[in-house]
Amino acid sequence: MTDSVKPAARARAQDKRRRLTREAARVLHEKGVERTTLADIARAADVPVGNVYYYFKTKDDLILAALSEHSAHLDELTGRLEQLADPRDRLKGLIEAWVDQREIAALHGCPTGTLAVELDKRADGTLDAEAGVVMRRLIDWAERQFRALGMADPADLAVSLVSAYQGMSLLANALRDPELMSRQGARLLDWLDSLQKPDGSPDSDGQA
Amino acid sequence: MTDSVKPAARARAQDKRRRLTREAARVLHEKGVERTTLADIARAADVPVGNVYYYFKTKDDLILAALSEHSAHLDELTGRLEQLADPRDRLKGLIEAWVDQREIAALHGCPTGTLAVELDKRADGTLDAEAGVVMRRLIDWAERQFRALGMADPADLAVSLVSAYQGMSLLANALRDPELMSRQGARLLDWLDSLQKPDGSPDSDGQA
Amino acid sequence: MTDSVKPAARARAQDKRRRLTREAARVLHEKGVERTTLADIARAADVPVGNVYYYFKTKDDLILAALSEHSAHLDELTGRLEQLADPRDRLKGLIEAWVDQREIAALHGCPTGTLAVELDKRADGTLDAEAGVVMRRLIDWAERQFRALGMADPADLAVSLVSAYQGMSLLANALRDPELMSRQGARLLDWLDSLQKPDGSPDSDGQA
Amino acid sequence: MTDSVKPAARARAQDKRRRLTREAARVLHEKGVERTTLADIARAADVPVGNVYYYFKTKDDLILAALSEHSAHLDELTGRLEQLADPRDRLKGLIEAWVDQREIAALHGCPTGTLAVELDKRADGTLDAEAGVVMRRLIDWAERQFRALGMADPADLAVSLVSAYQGMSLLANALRDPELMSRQGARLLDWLDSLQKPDGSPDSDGQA
DNA sequence: AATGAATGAGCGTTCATTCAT
DNA sequence: CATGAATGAACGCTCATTCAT
Repeated sequence: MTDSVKPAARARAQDKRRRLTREAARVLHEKGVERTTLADIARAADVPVGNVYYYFKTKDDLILAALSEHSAHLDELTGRLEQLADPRDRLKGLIEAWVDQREIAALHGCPTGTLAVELDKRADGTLDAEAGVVMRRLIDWAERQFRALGMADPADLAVSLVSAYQGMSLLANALRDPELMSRQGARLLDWLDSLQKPDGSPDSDGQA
Repeated sequence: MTDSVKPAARARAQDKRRRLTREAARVLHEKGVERTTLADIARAADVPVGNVYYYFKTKDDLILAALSEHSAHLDELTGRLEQLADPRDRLKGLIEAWVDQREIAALHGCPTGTLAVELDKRADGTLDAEAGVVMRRLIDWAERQFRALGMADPADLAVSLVSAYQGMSLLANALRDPELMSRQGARLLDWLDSLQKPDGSPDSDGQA
Repeated sequence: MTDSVKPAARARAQDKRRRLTREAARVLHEKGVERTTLADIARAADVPVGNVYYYFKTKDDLILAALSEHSAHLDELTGRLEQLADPRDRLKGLIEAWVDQREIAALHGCPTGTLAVELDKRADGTLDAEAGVVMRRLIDWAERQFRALGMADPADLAVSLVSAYQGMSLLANALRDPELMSRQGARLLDWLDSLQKPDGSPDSDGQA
Repeated sequence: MTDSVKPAARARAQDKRRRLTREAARVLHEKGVERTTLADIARAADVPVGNVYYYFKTKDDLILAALSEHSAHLDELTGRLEQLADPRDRLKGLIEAWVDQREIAALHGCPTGTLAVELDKRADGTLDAEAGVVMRRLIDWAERQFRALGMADPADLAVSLVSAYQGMSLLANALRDPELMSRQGARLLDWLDSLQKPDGSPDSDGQA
């Protein structure tokens, strides 16, 4: 009786919150921020509309939750890639992960990228820049890999890489062509292989 | 009574249509498709709301008009670039034009690219793919330049180029950093210069 | 064709606006601000809900319109009373007008007074003090009459008079007893008669 | 097992009920009936929302509790005043108590008066007249004092007095001017002093 | 007795589109 | 051709109340 909150109820609640977050991420990606209604998300998560507000005070809160869901996916991916010793292999693994998602990308674009586009159209200063934060984290991770490889201008290289990803996702989506990502992914891998350190010193992993 | 429409009235009507198209292109770019109301466009064009429907039957028609406005801008640009003899110079001119637009891009992204993202989120098969058509035309133009240069895989090169543009526009927008476009533009120019024909035969302009 | 706006349409529109204002004043008085829905007012005015917003941008705008309706009624009353030569007669006329409204007052209280009570409960600084403005105008009018009568402390006397009215309206309403107003009104008339100028000089109308 | 309820639990329960009643009275006075949510009261009383329903079956029950809280305050005040020998002093004490509350009155009006206004707006026959009952009791008490003073029309005098209080509270609130109550309170005291018994017989306290 | 969670009806507001003139 | 006015479906959000434990 030390804990007055019933564990079962709490577990159920956490489950609902999880479901809402996950479905929000999915539906917002598919239908976009503006065309997704709270009822859409509630239905997808099998939660009554009125109850959504117990977990998320506003629609914006749900959007933020969806964004952090994507952010968490990214963390998981980079975390897995860091098990690879060679930073170049990590970057290649990143590109391969992108290409693996080509069907989804052709259907709905990059979740974070399209979210960024939609949120930026808001005149109010609410979530305008939130998606940018997630993108920044990916760029920073890539920069650390390029730096570990001893490349010149690692920051610009990182931007080039992520920029290429956003561009090819957008085009694959606009042209409804998943294989566009396969072809561009292959070119990106070639590009990675072609990159040389400024001097001839051997690569070293700077703990990235 | 053969010609019941007075020329002056027709001229005025054409003027209104022009203004509506131009303002639709501008406002839709700035505020996005879903957050722009017909009243917004009507107000910007100084046309009474009720009157908009005389020129455009639906909001979608206005979106199409905005899209063709962007398409026309693109035609104008490529037309001007084609006055240059060297296809490589044309492509460089394209990149420079992109970089020149960096402030706008950082504020609102690429007009066609962000439109493509928003329109794709529609489940109905109405305008989902329309923005892709405009993009396709740009890619095709670039492909003709690469082909004229005798490059291998001109189609993929063209996609790479446009993809790089869409990516850097999106990132400049998401990160609110116009100079990101300057830096990436410079890298693109270097990349263009580094491209070699497969053999040593001289460039030739394939009527682009 | 000089006037592109159809007069008939404008007349109809003005009519609707008038109806909405009048019904808003009535329904808000009867049901109170918080319990009155826009649908209530729309129904009373026989206007479709969606159309209300063509005339009033928010519910608060309708409340303001109702308030100015009450204010206009007050102006009309005081205007009529000013046709009387003796300021004391004017004040007596005011009291008689109050008593005449006793049935309404017993049912719903003073329109402005109850509005003031409800609006004050708002924490936001929107319409909190708007009803006070109308009340101030009545007090000021009464003060001018007392001053014209050469009374000492005309400002306090005016507050006493209006205060008595608000108090008896509230009690008649709370106790559901219209005759309470008759009895208190009679006492107020006696009180008016008992008031003496500080000196013995004759009354003079200072154009109130 | 005759007494299954532990005394400690009962004490705790009574405490919660007390806190809920007190906070209901306070918050309802400040924010009004319609703008106060159960969650507001629960939070103020530091009681979980769900638990409120154990003590009060409905929101209306809480409103009734708040009303009886105000009624109890009134009893306490009149009880204290009855320790004074002279009924006129008791009435003067009442007025002074009102003036002492001028800051609160200017902020939120008279608790019972504003409650009466709000409850009357209800069309359903639930609590419409409940606040009137509390007011009636105050009027009756005042009437007993006037009668004890041997005044003519003690009932009307009592209504006049309470009416003056309600009126000045409402005006002080609407005009956000606490000092209005000081000035009107002084006038009320003068008025009380000016009142004469119909004949010259001495005052007598009729057990009030 | 206690409480976090659930529920659904209802509200103010927006907006693309249509209509009457 | 032009336009003020009309319309209604839908959305985000609130809240008193109930429920399961």
